[in-house]
Amino acid sequence: MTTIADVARAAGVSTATVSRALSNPDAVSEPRRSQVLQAAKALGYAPNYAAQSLRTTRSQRIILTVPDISNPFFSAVIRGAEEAALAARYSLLIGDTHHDSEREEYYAAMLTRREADGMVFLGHRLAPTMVALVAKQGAEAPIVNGCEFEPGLNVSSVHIANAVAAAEAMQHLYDLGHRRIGVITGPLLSPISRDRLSGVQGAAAGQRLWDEVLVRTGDFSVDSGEALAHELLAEEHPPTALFCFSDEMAIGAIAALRERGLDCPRDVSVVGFDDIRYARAFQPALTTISQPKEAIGRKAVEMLLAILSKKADGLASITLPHELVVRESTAPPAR
Amino acid sequence: MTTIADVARAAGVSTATVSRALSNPDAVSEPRRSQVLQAAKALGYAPNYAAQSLRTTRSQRIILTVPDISNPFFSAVIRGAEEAALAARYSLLIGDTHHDSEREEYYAAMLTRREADGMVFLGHRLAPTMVALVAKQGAEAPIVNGCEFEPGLNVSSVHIANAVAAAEAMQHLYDLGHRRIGVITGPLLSPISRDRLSGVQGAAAGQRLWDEVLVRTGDFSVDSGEALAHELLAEEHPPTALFCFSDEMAIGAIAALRERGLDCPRDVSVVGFDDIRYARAFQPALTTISQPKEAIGRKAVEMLLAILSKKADGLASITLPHELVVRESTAPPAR
DNA sequence: GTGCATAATGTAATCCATTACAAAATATGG
DNA sequence: CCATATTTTGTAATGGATTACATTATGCAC
Repeated sequence: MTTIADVARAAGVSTATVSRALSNPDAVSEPRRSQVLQAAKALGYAPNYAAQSLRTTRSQRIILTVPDISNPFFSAVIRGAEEAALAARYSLLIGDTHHDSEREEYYAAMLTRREADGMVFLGHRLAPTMVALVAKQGAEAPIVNGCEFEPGLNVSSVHIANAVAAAEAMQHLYDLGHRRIGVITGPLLSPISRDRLSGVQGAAAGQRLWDEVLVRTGDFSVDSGEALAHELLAEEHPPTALFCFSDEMAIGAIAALRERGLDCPRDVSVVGFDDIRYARAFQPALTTISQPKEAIGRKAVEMLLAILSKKADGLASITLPHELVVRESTAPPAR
Repeated sequence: MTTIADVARAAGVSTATVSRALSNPDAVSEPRRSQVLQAAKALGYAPNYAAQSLRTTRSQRIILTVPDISNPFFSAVIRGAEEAALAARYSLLIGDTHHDSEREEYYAAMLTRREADGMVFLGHRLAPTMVALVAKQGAEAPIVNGCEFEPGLNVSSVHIANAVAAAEAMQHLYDLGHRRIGVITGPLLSPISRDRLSGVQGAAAGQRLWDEVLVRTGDFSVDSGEALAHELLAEEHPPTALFCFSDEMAIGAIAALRERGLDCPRDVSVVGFDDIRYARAFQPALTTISQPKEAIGRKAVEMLLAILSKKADGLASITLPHELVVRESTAPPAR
């Protein structure tokens, strides 16, 4: 491996000059600079990352954990995050936690070892190591929460107004004439589901129809959407519309309808959440709440970078705009 | 930050003993070891990654580049890769290249800076830096190609038998009674598409029906599938079946059918490729070639680890099994 | 108890780039 | 041309762990 010393020797200057020519060109006179650059190129020199990182105590790396990387919702967020990281010359370490707290802790420990300068997590809880960090450093802790917002965690976050969005979805169904609505939530541990459920309650109560709402708790997966839709449709008075807290569950729910010989939207309307890549192409195209996925990722990283460069003041909780996208999976109730 | 010296002081031993107690426990007597471990825990010590990496010249990191992280096909491969990496105490740096060669080079340069020990790339070409590495180190170059297989690159690879798989898909359509078949490929720059096209040609020629095959070149995206399906269906003698080289294009093609008032599979059958997560739930459920996505990721990383530990001998090109999954999107031709 | 093999521990060099501080070179003003 | 300010360059300490080699302790045989 060629080192900075080799370059210095070849260019006939000191290692300090080489270092400066490379990372702080203004501090070096023109003739030297080109001497050095030429020698560096000739030798194929590239700075050793570990040495650089050791000396500067910065890793130029951000760790991003997601509960499930193969969910296109999360991968869109990742895209935005990578964008923002790259623009600031950081690179992104991605950790798939599989919703598993041990893995969450595993990735969090990377902060302690200084493998990364900060962390963006898409989830609803902090691993022990992160709790300790937050306790010690408060708002300076280099941790940002994406998608969810749990005030008790004491970290900055970026998300949409989940309650409002959910209320809008319900209102859309009420406007179409639906009265009895089945709601399939995500795990109620996560604020994302609780907030959306609050929105559902608000909208339903506003219509004096809360007792016509049937709630089931799913886990965001296609399978749970399918199973719980079956349950709801088997009720004595089945709902004429379903609101699912993820597009994946909506897809599962529509599959359940099909299995029961029902048509969406003719017999039952379905609203999803997230507006994943396939929502548009799905048959029927999904009516859903569109989240600004890339923007969430981008913003989360930008907030983290602000914390890292001491430009952030205090905790911030940013709400990005969502949008109800009406497509084919909703229609007025039959008859 | 607590360092190894702090722990040494607290435990009343030398730094060497601390290091050994932590990373090579057998080299230290029992009493010392627990002394050290206790001190380390009490001080909340965690080894500094950069220092460790600098000294050992190993980063314990693998970089994996994908052309599009939000494609669930690739994210499934990523999952498998992360699995295998984690099991070997490596972590995965993921780079989304957006099919862009500058980004490919950007990530490849990380190898030069020793930010990663090796690289798995899901793509069909090598960035200049990687070409240089392969030229210098030959089969020892820590680079593995996943999904594709381009012998000219001189790197090991893991993939399925693309030509065979494509031929099977065609044969399935012939067996159903189709004669005139539209094929929507991916970019022909990539061997993955060329191999599949060869398989198509083989199967068609075997039936003496090659002149009934209509080929269009897409780019694996939903949109290109949709646009090219429209083109094919507007032909004077439109095909009765379409074979798309990705599920995304198949989804696009089915959307095109719908737009033209045609039903899949009643009017036109469609076969996809990859068996992504949504292929099953899609309406109609896609007939497709299932690739062992996680296994490809896992195997690619394992091969890379073998190269890194000098256990690999020469280049290897591993073929994993695929499977034609027949679902609802294919049926005998109308009439 | 002595002598030798083996195990346990310590000392200090090392990995490579950055940067505080010192020294040298150049510019500026009179 | 001298004195001082400014720019450029160099020397050497530094970051934190690992490990070759040297040293000390322990075990075992006689």
